Amino acid sequence: MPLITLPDGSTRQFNQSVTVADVAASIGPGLAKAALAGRVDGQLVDTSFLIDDDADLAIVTERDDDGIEILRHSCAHLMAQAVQRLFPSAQVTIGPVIEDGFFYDFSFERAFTPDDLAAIEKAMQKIVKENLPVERSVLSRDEAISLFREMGEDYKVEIIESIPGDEDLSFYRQGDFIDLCRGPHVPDTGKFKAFKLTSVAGAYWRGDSDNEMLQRIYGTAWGSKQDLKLYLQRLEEAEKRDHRKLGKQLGLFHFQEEAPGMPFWHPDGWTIYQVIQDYMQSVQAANDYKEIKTPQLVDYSLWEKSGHASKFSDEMFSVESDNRMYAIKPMNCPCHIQVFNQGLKSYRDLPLRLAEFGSCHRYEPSGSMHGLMRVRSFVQDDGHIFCTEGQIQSEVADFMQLLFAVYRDFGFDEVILRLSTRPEKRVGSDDLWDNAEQALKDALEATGLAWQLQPGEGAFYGPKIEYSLKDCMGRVQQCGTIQVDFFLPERLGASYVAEDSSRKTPVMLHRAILGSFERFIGVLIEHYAGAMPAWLAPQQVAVLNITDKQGEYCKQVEESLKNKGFRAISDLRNEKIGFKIRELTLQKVPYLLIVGDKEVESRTVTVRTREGADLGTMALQAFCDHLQQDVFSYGRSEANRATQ
RNA sequence: GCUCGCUUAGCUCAGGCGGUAGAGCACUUCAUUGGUAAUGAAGAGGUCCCCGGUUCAACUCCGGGAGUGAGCACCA
Repeated sequence: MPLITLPDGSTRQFNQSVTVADVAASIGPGLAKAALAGRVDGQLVDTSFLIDDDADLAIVTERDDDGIEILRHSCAHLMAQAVQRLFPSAQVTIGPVIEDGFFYDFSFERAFTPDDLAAIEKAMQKIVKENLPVERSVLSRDEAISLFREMGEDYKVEIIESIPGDEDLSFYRQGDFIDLCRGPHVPDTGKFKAFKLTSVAGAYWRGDSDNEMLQRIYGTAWGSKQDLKLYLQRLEEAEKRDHRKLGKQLGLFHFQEEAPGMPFWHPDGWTIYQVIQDYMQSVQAANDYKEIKTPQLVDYSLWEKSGHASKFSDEMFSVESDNRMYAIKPMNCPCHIQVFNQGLKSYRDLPLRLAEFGSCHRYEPSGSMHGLMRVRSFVQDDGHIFCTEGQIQSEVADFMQLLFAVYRDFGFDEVILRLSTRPEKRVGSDDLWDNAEQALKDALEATGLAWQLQPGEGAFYGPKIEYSLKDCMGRVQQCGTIQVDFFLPERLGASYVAEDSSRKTPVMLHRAILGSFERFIGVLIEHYAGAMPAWLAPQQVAVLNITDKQGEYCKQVEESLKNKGFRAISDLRNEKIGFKIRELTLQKVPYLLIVGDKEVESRTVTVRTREGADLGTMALQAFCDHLQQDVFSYGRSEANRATQ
């Protein structure tokens, strides 16, 4: 005699055990039709789930985030069924839900083509029309293994065999298709209203590049056609923000075949780059970092000593000259230790913070390169803090303060924080790791922000925190990092004289805020859709004349702006004012100063922003004050402007 | 590095049974001096990514390579 309590607090009494579907039907036919699953005492279940006792129940529909997830998961099954109908020899493997969609990996003798995708989508629609019931069943491991072995599904057999214990396993059948799955799933294949297969790609079995490559089909599914449309529009919008596209349109940089993965910076792109570097230089100086510069080419023997040669030689560029082998430096830390090692250091010198805008080259695998986000030549805002073990905590905490302040200036209020802890293969005692990991954890906790733990993902020489931002496609881009290193200083012979006059090895903290300038600028371009805030904009002001008559005055205004330290250009071309406004707006120049006879006569300028706002006619000085204020506010969001 | 796709004018892209190609914008010239997102006209512009092969003939077909895109793997 279960008493069912619904989310609104109302209750329903039943004389016998009921399914989720029964309860939904008792509430109304509309809900019965919309029900995708149920949440019984917080647990997601199929609509066929039988409730014996009193319980809290929520009917899950497509309006529910969980409902959408279930829909997507079931859509992966729908696709697998369609694939096997069209290509009976294709074997199924796994098909999980991902952000905004799902994928399924198949083993098949050839790759799927875009035409196949269209055919599969059609077959999926047919199965939707067939409105097949989706039925859950439970099999023992042995039964399951023999069933899938009979079906020739070798991968499924391998998956089932790898599930530990001898627990029973749940299966879902819809018509001629059955799949191992935890569920829950939609009650029938008639529930799909809006889905689309988006792409095919290879993917390694079990994510291991030593394994064979499977065929992965990506799809997306939504509760309504409207939602699907909105999603596809969102993708289109994101494409417009792509830094590679904007970089070309705005003339910031280019790539060419002769230098794969190595950007050529153009004047406007380089302006942004330099403004950022100037900013970082002053920020770091204010935080007691000492800037240094170390060589590009360093004899291979140093990389052998540091241990990089044995681990990363495939990814290092090298140069032979005078019968010596040099590596083009892939990182700066060994060189920074060389600087530390010059002269005897005392504990009084610690912490010693060395910083370098270090130009590095790495032979990244060809398939991993991606615009400015992953390149083969880049500059890091690199820094190494030499300190004692006891100083780790405060150094990390200070660093994070600095990092957040910098990110706020660049307009990023949301940062993804991840702590990577000790991997299996590592150096150093467990005590050492305990302390270092604790110091990083404490620093993270002190921020009051959410952070993720990545157990075992730390470097072999120490744990690390990574600070990531999202690009326009939602891809997470790691920018900043701080890593504890117990290994390299000792390996390269760094030491200091302690209070008891013994020689000790310093701990080294590798740290970067922006990470690589290249990637950071890529993220910035996408974040601002190319419309850089005034402090970063390559050109802050353009002065436009209406006719040739005002040319001279425009030049004076331009000069005057430049003398005040602003980046200004004038556009005196023999074109209509509308044309020039359009062009410079598309070039995303923040301020346009329009000058006609009126302005020359009254010695003023008329100000238009790139957003199209008319700020009116004013004296040049008044405009300079406005611009100065804009520049001083950096890219801070409104909330952060007042407080800084 | 792996799978699949793509590569045609400065840019964005069409195109063709195998007979060496086209648009829009940009560029140059001329006219126009016009007050807030495109003034008009004319002109110039191509190793159809590279190297081989098939063919009377290859930008087009075949093989190899490079770059690039999506994804996978990698990321000190």
